[in-house]
Amino acid sequence: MAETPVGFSRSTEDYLKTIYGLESSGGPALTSAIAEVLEVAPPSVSGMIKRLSESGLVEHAPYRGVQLTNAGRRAALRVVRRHRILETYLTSKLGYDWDSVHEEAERLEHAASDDLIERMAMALGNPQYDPHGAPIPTKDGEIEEPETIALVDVAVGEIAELRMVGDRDPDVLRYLGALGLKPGVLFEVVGRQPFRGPITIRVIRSTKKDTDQVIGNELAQLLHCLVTEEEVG
Amino acid sequence: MAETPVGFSRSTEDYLKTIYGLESSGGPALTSAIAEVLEVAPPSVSGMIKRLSESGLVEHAPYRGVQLTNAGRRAALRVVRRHRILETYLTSKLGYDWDSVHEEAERLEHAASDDLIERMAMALGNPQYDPHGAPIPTKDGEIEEPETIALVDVAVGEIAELRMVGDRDPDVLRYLGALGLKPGVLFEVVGRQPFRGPITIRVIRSTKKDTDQVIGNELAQLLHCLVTEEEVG
DNA sequence: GAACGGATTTAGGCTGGCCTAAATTCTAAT
DNA sequence: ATTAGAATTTAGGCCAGCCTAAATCCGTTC
Ligand SMILES: [Mn+2]
Ligand SMILES: [Mn+2]
Ligand SMILES: [Mn+2]
Ligand SMILES: [Mn+2]
Repeated sequence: MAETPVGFSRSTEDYLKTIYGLESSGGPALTSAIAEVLEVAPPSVSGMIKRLSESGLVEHAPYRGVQLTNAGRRAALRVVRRHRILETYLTSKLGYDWDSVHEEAERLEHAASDDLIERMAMALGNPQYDPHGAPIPTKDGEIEEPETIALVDVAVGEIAELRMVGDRDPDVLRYLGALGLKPGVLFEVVGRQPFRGPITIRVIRSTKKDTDQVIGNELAQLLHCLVTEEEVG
Repeated sequence: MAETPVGFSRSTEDYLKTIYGLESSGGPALTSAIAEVLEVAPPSVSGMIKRLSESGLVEHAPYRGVQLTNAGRRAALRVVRRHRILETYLTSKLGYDWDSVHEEAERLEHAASDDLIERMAMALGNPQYDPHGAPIPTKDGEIEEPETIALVDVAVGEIAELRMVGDRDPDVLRYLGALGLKPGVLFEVVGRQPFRGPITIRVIRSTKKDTDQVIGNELAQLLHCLVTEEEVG
């Protein structure tokens, strides 16, 4: 049988990926933040941090978080590439909905060989973005830094393109899907209620062209957009 | 993150699959046989057997081996189905050679959900055999018992069809592939040397039609054939 | 029926990865 | 400067799965 593992352990890979995600939203990754994402107790994180830093994958400043080393970042990006290629493949080739691929990819990312991932990427024509609009790192660890802002920060009157949404919550994704709000949709922000109220957008390019959508503040924080022009106003 | 496992642990599933395989070549599965297949030490097998029988997956007669319970057999067949569907999918849809799919499937079989497996099966048109000719169990655990015999046991003058070859050894598979010896090939046994000597076959239907192949005794034990007719002689 | 050899199990130990409870450290407010 | 509260780490424990060394059992042979 001889089940040769394909990289680090499932657990190690998920820690590295999580730390990468937290770092890319600025600053070092804190123990409690890692614990929350991975749904484990903080002391479990402290323990893993010790092992990771002994393996040279992170640097640990006690009481102030961890940072990936180059080796750690490389390993993390390999997992991210696997995850995103898998999500794209499952969606494009096996009819998965965009709200159900994440869970499957979360497991397969630790079992699929590089060879399999590259075959899938090839079969897909080397896609640059996953079904949620997230950039796919290249084989040698290059990743596009998206210059998007949250819908909540787009001013009224501006025209923007929806570029990326978080892939974690299937319910959110199903809801957005029903509204036709997927990456690529172009819209104008036509209204915003005060006191963190909802935002109204008018869809310009999409399957649901020319409809207005009212989007709650919390949801609007999850929609990452690229502002393309400013309306004359 | 919340990596929900899809079945039993990787280790448990490989034990169940191994026990299933040993049982189907007759009698109870012995500790040492399991240890050899899984490449672990015998005491590790004793330990796992204890856990498996506490979980009701096997019955253990101390010093004389284990047998799968119904629950154990069901679980084993689910893993076998996953494995064989995966091998078929990788071969048919992603251009894998038949000698490299086994290792990949050995890992993916523990990470792929039932949903994914059924989608792959669907995309393949619900195949009945994997690339090595092994029967694929149905979703509800039915499996065809192949009535094949080893080439080594086919008499000179008989016509037989190659039906199934072991999937474990990539080198053997590469060699057979180069000879054009894949499931479906029809041939006549035209000679056999004494003292466990090689067997000569004449290929009747295949890409390498009308060639003679000399096959060593050991290899001939791995080729499972269906005798179709007897030559007039 | 005793003894030998091989198979198996038991005993004891290790690592990874998780947990809770307790101790420590850092920060920020007084 | 103290100190309360939150975050973090340390201490100590548990389970799955592996290992080696030692004990035990079983079938066979004498
Ligand atoms: Mn995802
Ligand atoms: Mn994962
Ligand atoms: Mn196989
Ligand atoms: Mn396996």
